[in-house]
Amino acid sequence: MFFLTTAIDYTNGSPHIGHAYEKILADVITRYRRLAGEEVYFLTGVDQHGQKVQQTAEKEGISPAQYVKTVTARFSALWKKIGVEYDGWAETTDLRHITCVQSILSDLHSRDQIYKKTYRGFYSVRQEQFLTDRDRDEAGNFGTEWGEVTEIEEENYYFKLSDHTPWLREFLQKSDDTILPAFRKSELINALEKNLGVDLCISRPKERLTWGIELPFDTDFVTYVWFDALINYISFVGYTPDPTLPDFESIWTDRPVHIIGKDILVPAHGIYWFAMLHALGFSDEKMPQLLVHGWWNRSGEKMSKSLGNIIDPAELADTFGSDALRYYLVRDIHTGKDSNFDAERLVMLFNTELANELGNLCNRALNMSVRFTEGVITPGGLLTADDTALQQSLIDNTAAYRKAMDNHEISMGLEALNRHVVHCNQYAERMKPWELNKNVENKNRLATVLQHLAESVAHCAVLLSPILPDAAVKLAAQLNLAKLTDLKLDDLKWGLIPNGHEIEKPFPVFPRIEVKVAE
RNA sequence: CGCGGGAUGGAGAAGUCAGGUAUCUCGUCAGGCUCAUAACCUGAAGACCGUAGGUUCAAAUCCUACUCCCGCAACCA
Repeated sequence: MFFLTTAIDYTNGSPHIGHAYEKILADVITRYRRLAGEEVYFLTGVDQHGQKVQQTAEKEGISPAQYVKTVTARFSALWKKIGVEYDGWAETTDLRHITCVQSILSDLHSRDQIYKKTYRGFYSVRQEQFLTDRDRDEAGNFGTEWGEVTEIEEENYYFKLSDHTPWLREFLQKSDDTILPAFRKSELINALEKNLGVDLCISRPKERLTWGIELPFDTDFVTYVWFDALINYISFVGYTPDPTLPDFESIWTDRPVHIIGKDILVPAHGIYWFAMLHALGFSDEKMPQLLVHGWWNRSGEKMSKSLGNIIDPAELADTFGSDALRYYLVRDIHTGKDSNFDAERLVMLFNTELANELGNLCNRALNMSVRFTEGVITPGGLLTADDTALQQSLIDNTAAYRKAMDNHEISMGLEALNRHVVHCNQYAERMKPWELNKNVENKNRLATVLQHLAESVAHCAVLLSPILPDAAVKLAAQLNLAKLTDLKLDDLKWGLIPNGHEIEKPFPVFPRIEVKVAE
């Protein structure tokens, strides 16, 4: 089983383009692996607990539960709108999750992996948080934004992270495929070196935070962030067995892939989560791989609420369509790196690669078949060098596509697909089927050329299906081959269209976007 | 000496780990085609690959130094 997860989104605001990117990436990878014949389980969801949610809910005068429900609905509505289809949905207020978290906490507590300790530090009453040296200004004082700052003592529970960091360091150093892309690994190892002897605070006293999961062994505390959110990756696939959840052993068969943003690699996933799994007894062979993606920036700057340059993905989907948005978000970024969000490029890429190249290829090819051969596809006569070159291009580019997609490099997979489309357009230009049609003697040759184009469209529809499933269905419908979308990658051999098959009159699958981009 | 990422034709990127004629998309210019979504195809101009050194027969790629940009508190993928 290929088990894929995303980070769970914090329900303290509306979804933005980064949330959408991560989920689309996961959705595309899920669909691709299924196309490759693998069994896949895709889990995503929302992180609903914590101080920020509690504060925002109070500000709005509603209960945290009510607030979280509203925000969660916005997320799930967006996933529906942009075609993100998951098998499991994680909400951290779910009773099944709470049960699992508490059972893990009890277990670790009973094995002395969790202990109580007094912490002394500077506390901001206004912000309701402890301050660190990082919060000091240049003069070494805490600024007025913190309000009254007092030094207080507080008891809390700690996880013995330090028991596991030596193992983790060794594990990461010898593993080349745990952190993807590889260039993120050094950052993680550096951070680890600095934290070798440090343990992790995992609780908050209830006077400060009530919106969380109660510690089973001390009801004056709730658990804070890590032992809540991260555990979703196992709680929602039945780590604590539950009839309404999948069987854990059949989901977590080897190494799952967690798709996360670069901000939560260090320390959350790269250190805490691995250490937690190790404490729970997961072997090296069962440790997750982290696929770390970059950011969508705005003119080279980070997108943030404070800069006011947030982009609403739902709005984009309404304006340009879900296809254009999905295509752009996996096409114009290299997995792991940052990219600049640019609505003009979104329109440009849709119009050139989908409308002009692939869409138009489909349209011109099928239209000629309808007009010149009554829509009937037949292999025609002997193959020429041009025909075999086209078939070879399909083989080569399908291989390149698979290689790129296996490495989660969606943009390069699409490049390979486009290379074949361009090859087909060049082929059409050289073969000139519209000329061949002028003389009946060329009937066989004409049939061969049109068959090569139609066959190519069929292959392209399948290859495109992980990225744009709806469009793939439309392409298959035009070919009058609905079962095309049930094929697996290994079925992609020359001859998908049976001899004598009749196709439909085409219509543009990707109508050009003529919207003027505001700004 | 904090950590990491980046600097490649007008714009955006790939290529850098495993050195060997500089790649792709958009844009610009000139031509062609007419089956097609004013789509498609061909050709051209345009980059001494951030700077300065070094290694090498050969450097965007390896080494050294430097300059500039972006992240690393919060919102947050």
